[in-house]
Amino acid sequence: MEKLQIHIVISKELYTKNPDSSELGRKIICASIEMIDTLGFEAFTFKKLGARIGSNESSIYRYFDNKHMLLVYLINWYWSWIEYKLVFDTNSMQSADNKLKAAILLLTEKVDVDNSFSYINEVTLHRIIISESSKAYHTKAVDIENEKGFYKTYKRVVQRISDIVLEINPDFEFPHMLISTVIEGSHHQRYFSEHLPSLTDVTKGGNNIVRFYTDLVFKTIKKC
Amino acid sequence: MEKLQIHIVISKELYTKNPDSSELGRKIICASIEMIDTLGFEAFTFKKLGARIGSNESSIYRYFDNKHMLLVYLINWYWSWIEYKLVFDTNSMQSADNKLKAAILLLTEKVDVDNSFSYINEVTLHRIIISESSKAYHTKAVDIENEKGFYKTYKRVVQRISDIVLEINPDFEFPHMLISTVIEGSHHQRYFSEHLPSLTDVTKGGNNIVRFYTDLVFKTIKKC
DNA sequence: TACAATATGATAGTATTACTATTATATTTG
DNA sequence: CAAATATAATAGTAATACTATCATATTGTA
Repeated sequence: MEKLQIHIVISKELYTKNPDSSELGRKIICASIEMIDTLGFEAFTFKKLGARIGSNESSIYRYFDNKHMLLVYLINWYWSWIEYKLVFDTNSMQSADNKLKAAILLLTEKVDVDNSFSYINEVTLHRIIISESSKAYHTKAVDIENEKGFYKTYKRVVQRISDIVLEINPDFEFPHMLISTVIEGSHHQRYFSEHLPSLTDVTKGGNNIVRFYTDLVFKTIKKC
Repeated sequence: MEKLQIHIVISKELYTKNPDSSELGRKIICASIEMIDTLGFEAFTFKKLGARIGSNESSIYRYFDNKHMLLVYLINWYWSWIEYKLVFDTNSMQSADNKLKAAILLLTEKVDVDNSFSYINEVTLHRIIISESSKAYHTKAVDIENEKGFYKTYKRVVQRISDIVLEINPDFEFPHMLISTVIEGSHHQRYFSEHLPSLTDVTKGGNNIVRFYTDLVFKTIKKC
């Protein structure tokens, strides 16, 4: 039986030429994920990427204006993918409590299975999100880029889960703050658990991250 | 009456030549804070800094190997300053609850008074911490740098406040995760409130950040 | 005061980055 | 098969992130 193939569509503002539309474009995405993960975003360049995929630097510039745009593209792909999984996972659920639990699990758990969305390695991409994604919005151009819709998939995921929080407690004042705290927080905790363990309370596997944030969220939104 | 002057001492691993030991060094620190704030860390260079303070690029390299080291220095100065304020503020307090409240306030409030520690503008430095500090540890060299003590003042502050949490509830499993979540979270929320407001729940002034995290912490550590 | 040590400044030079522009050569499509 | 489009190759520019050298101040000490 053929595997169900879902296709994640990225909006046009986020690329110069759609990388999903050609062999070269897909190679750019696939190899850039590998390279940003191993080299780090600062040391990653289009020249090195070109050399790696046996292509020319100038050809890559036809897909993305610069490596920042490529990172923004990857981040949007990631959040679109999370949004898809969120809707899929919570679709059939009745209770808002269960929906929120599933959402927190999705946000905070380690991605360790590559679902093989064709050419994108989600495990590696998740590591990039953890280590590099804050660099995408910690830039002087953030306001202009926000207007252009560079962060909209992230914002959409936060909105969806905030709505679930309000289903549980309509009086809770800070649903967006809570959810963005969980997202950024869990990324930091995963990074710290590998590199700065004294900023966390890790046991092997780091699975207490899910438990910590689940507990924190439900205690925080509970009416007292 | 003369104002009490406290001097923040930064350990030797964090500079090549101590910027606090000369006029030029102090100008480097003072002007770099201004420039990183206005230009952003990426566009900030030693050449521009030299031009600004009427000094030569090569002279600045005698104090710091590169701009990354300068950023690490500023971050350590900030956390040493916070540690000093933390100890000072909570010293006379009896109840652990009050100590924790004071600590959360210190971590999450907006710095809006420049206490004029000589040549360092703490208001501007706080903005840099919010916008740029995660770039200091999101680097491929993080493990080596951690061994060299580049992040120790940050870790020390987290440790101190975690200890207060454990005073209140000795059974709480995740004090370090909780405190580092509050620190990173409040920085993100302040940044989002200015640039990506739909990720927060801001009212004017953004003072609900303090209230949100205070509430979150006390609810999370409470025994149920 | 003189001399030495140290700090700073000026200049030059290198490899790399982050592009832009142009032209040639494939490949696809009508 | 011609036309359109995509990719490759090459060259070039300005800026970055340094390193090295040498000259000139400034300061500290015998």
